[in-house]
Amino acid sequence: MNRADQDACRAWQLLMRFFFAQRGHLPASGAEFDLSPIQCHVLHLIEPGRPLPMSRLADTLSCDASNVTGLVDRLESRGLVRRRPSPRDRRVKVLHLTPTGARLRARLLRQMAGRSLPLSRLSLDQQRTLVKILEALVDEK
Amino acid sequence: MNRADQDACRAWQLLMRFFFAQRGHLPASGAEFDLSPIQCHVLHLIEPGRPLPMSRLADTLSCDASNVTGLVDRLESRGLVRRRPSPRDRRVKVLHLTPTGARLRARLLRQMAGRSLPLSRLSLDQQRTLVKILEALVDEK
DNA sequence: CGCATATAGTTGATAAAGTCAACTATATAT
DNA sequence: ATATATAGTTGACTTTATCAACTATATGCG
Repeated sequence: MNRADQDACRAWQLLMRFFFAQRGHLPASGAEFDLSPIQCHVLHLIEPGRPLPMSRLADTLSCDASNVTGLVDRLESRGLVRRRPSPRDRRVKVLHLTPTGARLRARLLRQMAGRSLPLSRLSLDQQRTLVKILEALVDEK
Repeated sequence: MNRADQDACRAWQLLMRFFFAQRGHLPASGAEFDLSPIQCHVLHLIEPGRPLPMSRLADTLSCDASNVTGLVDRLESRGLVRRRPSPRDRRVKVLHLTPTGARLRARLLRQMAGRSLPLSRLSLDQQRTLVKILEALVDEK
């Protein structure tokens, strides 16, 4: 394995580690609202005023559409999200936040940005660099 | 929310996005061996010749010990990992890779470093910077 | 037009991942 | 010696995830 491969490998392991480490901090934030890590993420992905088709969500989560049905079922039954048929294409249903959902999302974002997050260990410069690199990574072509 | 918080927030969202996007690429690597993303990660965490106590694993994964029991059960039943009682403390069981497990782990690492990984989109410099930043993040005190 | 094919989402079956409470066995501390 | 803490398992249960089959709507083409 050459040097570049080693870096890629290491980066991947660190990302996984970070992801799982982060879950340890959720009790202090997400679990306060009784949200699982994935539910937090879904809520994060639905921006207020920017309804999201379910198929897009399945795409972003890299999972089966039927899984999204279940995720949305639970969020909807808790009054955080609503399905609405798209006027353009009657097959698709778009998700939008309820007022409660939007409020909860805002609180969640505030908490995640707060000191409980190890991201705060980084300097401002590092945070900005990280954002730039990640943007390159997740850039959907 | 101030500027620093926004960066932290954005970084967090991007990390989550990246994590899920990455799972979309696993069929090309992990699933070939019929391993779930978490199983891949566990295998990644057990380095050959460096047995890992189960409690350490639960710690790293930020999950309940009983969950680790199940994870290890499945890996052990596939002959990739074995439990061995620690001679020092008879309560703890340490995990070590079987030869098969070690071989599979090596193949896995090779694949993950390969071109299927969007990490290869980054320049060498960016990859190294990413690694440094992530190391600061997951640095366990 | 009408037919074929593709896409969006749901349902049902099933497995894996995850939590919690209760339990066993071993360590440690006073 | 007794109390307390830690490591791991078990059982009950929920959530996450996949797959196959199905419904409904779009789209492409002769």
